[in-house]
Amino acid sequence: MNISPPPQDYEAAAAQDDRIDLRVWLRLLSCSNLIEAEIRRRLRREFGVTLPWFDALAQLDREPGGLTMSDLSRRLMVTNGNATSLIDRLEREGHVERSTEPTDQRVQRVRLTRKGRTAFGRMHPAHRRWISELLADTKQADLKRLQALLANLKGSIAGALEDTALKSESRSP
Amino acid sequence: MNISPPPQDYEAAAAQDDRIDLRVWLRLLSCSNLIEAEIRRRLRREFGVTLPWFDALAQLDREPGGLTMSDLSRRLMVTNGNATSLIDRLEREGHVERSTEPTDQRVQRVRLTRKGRTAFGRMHPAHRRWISELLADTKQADLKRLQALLANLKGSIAGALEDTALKSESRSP
DNA sequence: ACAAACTATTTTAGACTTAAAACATTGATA
DNA sequence: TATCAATGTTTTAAGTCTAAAATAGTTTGT
Repeated sequence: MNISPPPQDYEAAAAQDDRIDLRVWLRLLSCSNLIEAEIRRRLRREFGVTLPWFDALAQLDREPGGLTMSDLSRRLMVTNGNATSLIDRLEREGHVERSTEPTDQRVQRVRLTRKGRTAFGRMHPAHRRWISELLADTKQADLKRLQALLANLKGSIAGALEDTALKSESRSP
Repeated sequence: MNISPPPQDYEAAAAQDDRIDLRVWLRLLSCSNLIEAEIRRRLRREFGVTLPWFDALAQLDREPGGLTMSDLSRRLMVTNGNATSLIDRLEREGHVERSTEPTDQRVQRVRLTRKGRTAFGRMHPAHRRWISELLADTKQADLKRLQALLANLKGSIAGALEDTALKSESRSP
């Protein structure tokens, strides 16, 4: 029947022969995938929406003034083109509306409609509850440590990415 | 020109009002997405392959005897249908080959061809190097802590998933 | 003022992905 | 042994995603 993605490993075989950084990366990926798949499943089952829809609604919900397409795609960490088609669908469903910025005709401002805000309002508490459930077996102290470590990790990665970006930029000055 | 996904946040605005479990989840997701996007970019640029191709080759490379389609999709954490189309493409390129298991005609065993093994052999060291680069700014001690904490986290999540699976199963005994 | 460079968004082509249904084979059981 | 549930894989439909090219509006240097 093949309803859902297999709840399995991915890193197992890497175990012994690999370096610690690789192992950290694979575990990170596993955790992330496990949670994401379950949230996706529940959003569909309980609310009939996809994960990208929920993500977009969530970003827009906390910006009552709306967001430009570029801002939105940056926050969702997807390409502009992807954001365009996603917002197209959400607009068709009446969850969001687009308006051209008067000061700069290039930019499109996207806002939640009343319908979109209401829909998200129903999903939001459930989503929080699900995350809490999934992380419930992890000790508070461990969560605190993870919170701090992941913040640093994120900063380090961002730094490394900037470095490589600068390096490849300086090839043609 | 819009070459790559925007290297940005996703969690920023969640900051203060949310619970620690939500914040851990969002940071986890950010880290995972940042690394994944960069690896995807480099695989395309340096080797002209997609990330799913690399992942599939990697899983097959460490199983000289091959894997069944189900095993493969479990390891890649994707649906069976997804694995089918992925392997179709890899087979068309000559990187893998399928063979029907004699003992059970339903199962398809997938193996790397020589070409596939060679291709992966070129990518593997580069991939390791990239991961090391991206995590280079994080202290070894922190990586060790993350390794342990993420192992626990993964176990906890898996446990929580099993619980909900069992619960929904027991509705119809 | 005008061309060139730049920015914001959309379009396009193709690959990836999920969920559900369909198909095929196996194994158990009446 | 004929049926039927279970298992492994593929197919299908719709949506998601990326990278690159195209479009359209804005700014800058002269």
